Amino acid sequence: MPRTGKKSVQIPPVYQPASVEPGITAAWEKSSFANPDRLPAKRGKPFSIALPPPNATGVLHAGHAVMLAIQDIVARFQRMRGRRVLWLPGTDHAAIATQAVVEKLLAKEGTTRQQLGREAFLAKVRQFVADSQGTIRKQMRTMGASCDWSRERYTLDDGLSAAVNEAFVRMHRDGLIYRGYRIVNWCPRCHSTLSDDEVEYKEQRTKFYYFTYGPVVIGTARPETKFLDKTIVVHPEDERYRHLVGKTMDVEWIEGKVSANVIADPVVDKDFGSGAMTITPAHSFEDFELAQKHKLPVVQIINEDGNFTQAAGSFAGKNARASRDAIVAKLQAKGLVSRVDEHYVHNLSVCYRCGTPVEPLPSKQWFVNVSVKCKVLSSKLKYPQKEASLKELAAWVVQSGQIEIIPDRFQKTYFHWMDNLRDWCISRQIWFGHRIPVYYCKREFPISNSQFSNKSQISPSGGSPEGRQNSKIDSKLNTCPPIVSVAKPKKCPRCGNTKLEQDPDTLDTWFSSGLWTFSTLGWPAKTKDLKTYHPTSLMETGYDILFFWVARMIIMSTYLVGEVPFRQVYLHGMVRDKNGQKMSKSRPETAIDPLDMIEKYGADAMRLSLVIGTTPGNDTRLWEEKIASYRNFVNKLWNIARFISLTVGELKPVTAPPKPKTLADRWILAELNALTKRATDGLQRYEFSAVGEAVYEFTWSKLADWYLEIAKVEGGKEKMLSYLLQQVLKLWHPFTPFVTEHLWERFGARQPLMVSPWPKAGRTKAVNDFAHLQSVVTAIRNLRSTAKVEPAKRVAVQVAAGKHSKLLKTQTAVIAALARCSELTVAAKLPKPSQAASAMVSGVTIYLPLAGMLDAGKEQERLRRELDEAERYAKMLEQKLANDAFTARAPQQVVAAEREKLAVQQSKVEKLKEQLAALR
RNA sequence: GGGCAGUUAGCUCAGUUGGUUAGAGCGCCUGCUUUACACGCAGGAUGUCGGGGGUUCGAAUCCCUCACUGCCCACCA
Repeated sequence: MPRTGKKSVQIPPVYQPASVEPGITAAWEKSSFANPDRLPAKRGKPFSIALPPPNATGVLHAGHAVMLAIQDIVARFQRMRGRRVLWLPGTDHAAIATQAVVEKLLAKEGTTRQQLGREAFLAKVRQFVADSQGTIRKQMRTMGASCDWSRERYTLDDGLSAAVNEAFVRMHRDGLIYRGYRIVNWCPRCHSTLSDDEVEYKEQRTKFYYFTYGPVVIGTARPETKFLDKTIVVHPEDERYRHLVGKTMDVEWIEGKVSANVIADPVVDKDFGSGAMTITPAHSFEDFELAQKHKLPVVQIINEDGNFTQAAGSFAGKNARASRDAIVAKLQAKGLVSRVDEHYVHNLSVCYRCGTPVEPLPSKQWFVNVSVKCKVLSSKLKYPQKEASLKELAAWVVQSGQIEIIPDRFQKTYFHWMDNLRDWCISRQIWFGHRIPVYYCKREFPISNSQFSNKSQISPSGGSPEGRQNSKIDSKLNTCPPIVSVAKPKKCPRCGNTKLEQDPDTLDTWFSSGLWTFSTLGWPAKTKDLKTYHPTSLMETGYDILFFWVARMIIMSTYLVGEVPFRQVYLHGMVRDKNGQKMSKSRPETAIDPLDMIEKYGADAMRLSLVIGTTPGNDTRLWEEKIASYRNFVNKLWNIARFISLTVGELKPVTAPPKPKTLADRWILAELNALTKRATDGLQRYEFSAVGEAVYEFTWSKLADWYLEIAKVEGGKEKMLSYLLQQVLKLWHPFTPFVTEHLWERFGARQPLMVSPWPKAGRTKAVNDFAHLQSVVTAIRNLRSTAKVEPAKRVAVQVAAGKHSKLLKTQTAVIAALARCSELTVAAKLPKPSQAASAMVSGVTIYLPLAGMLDAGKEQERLRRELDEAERYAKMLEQKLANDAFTARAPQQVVAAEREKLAVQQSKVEKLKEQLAALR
């Protein structure tokens, strides 16, 4: 194509993302189109996503990267489609995790939070968080995330804290939050309770002991909890023990004789072990329930430090787990060890944050009651009754299709979890977090009906008092009722006392995250944002926090706002290394640091590698070579633009598709239309991988490999090329925002690509002729390759065209150029087969007349292979068509297509036979 | 114990409601300065779609069954 007179454009031949991306980020920030209020078109339906807030102390890892990539694709796509997109970013204070990190830092400095004191410690955490938040913000921008920073929130900022208090007060008012003495999961290292979901199970091989306990044999993996066991439970229908039920007896035990009684309860499995067990009400969830049922005393023998209480007699003060062997030895000496199973495998429960074994112990804590009925706030939820429990309502909105979970198989796990949900322990004994908005008046009144221990409200981390002793005191005293209030009250409404102390505990971090979709929009105030953007359109997050977070948002939103928090949930999988291992800090050698990769290969390549080749809910593997291959693609796109720029000179936006002049033009426009439709439909259905692959295929294998090559031959395609580049940049923009935005600048458009309209698919007929052209070109190339023609030498090709001769005659120039033939003729008169290599494609026979250069033996071999293949295929088709059932039942088009194919193969077989004969 | 995935080319994975001779990327082999790109171009090789059974004219796709891998939930003393 002649380039004289055109303005030459300076574009480096290799795309260098690192030198381009920061400038683009800055330009986006400046234009602030990520803020829906600043969009050029004010109309358009809102579309909102609440960004799952990364931990304020975190650094960007591959999991964040995949989340940002997917959400940004959706946000950019919807924005280009004219929606008013709000993607609201923020960070999570991540109570336990953050406190643990800061405590570790303190340990390095040789101090502890207790030494610092609450306020000084919190100041330190705040400073640490402030530093980290800056890092996360910067890293998110590096990924290209087009979220609205003007609305950024933090779970611990004033507005959100007010929302948390409001939520607590309302739930307490409605009887959904209560304080109770229960067995809780206690982490002795974090010195706090954990919710059921914060406990993980680690398989562990351990010893399992069988002890003689009076008349029965009991089994346990934890002898240290058994000190005060004095109730034997058997099945009511168990003949072996029936005579013992109701009896009391003296039993020799760890610290001497204990008085044990025998009760019957159907929870006991007759066939398991000896069919009898003792119970430890204070340190097992099941035993506690049983104890409540039979009104048995609950005595704590392990305290919050994991040490024995006074109740453990001579072991008091010692670490419980560490004392196990000593206790067994003591029982051994008394001859009470009946058997030890050395290879027992059990699931050790550990803290999900620090891995420390969890101690179940009794404690007075705040809980969310998920089962009690409460008035349904809004008719919007279409709940068939006026009242519902939290879990019923949360299940309902998914059941009734008001929330769609993608992929839908996670619905099942959601329902299962929701159905089996127990009350949620929300108080934590850590300092960092939302302080529970409850105030205590310390004045005490003698009274006698207190049911539970009032232990350790004020200093739970101090030396643990003994529950029983405290509860004896409690039975004689009572305090004023706790005051639950959004703001700190001036005085006790009952006695007027002005000395009020706030509950020292903080709330589970998921309590505040559960409010995220609406607290960030201003709730409880009825703000414009809340009205416009809630319910949010999409929640995109990893399946690992379906329970932790997604379920809790549904609970909180349906109850507090009377709306679903989001219409759709898209769950992505975990990012693993090439070996399928979880990326972790303990294996830095295989972990991929997205920031390193962005620096090396660009954010666009990083994003593509996370999105293409993955499907929702399935884990995805990531390794450097994969990212590099997408870097190659981005560079290809860059060079397509470079070529077009050099060809066209000055790029201008093209509003309407140009009129096609040639076969190739018609073909590429038809392909573009099909692609546009595919991409638009696909992105609406969140088929990121399939869409990415389709656009990739079009860009590289169709546009670059065929159309641009033809453009070099045909010329005069300035409009076509500009148009194609423009549309391709638009289609790619959600996936690769940086390179596309950068290239878009060449068009001199008024608006950035980010807010330019998404392409519309026009209507065009499929262009079948082009496929024939392609196969002829490919066949010639193939012949040249297999006939071992020296490639530098241009050769003459004769195409003996049958029914496509007209088409081929008009395309000889194109075919000749693409196949690199100096001469190409369409003729009926053919050279002798012995002097030419030949091939048949789509009814066209191609001859490469190269008598002198052809390796006759090789050609014969090649023809024979081709003949074999054609015969095999023809035979298969014949059999298929001979089957009456097939011709009768299969759709007509399918049968016709098979017939056609058979005819083609048969003629191919004939011709190949002739050719082979001629060669001999 | 209950549930959910996965098993397709050497590797990582697609494969929409059953319908051309099962695809892509990477890797591999051969050849190439072809003035957009060697982060490239052209050509090539490689698969009993985990095993078995069934439904169907037709199965990677639907059903049953077995095996292995992974995850989630529960956890019995």
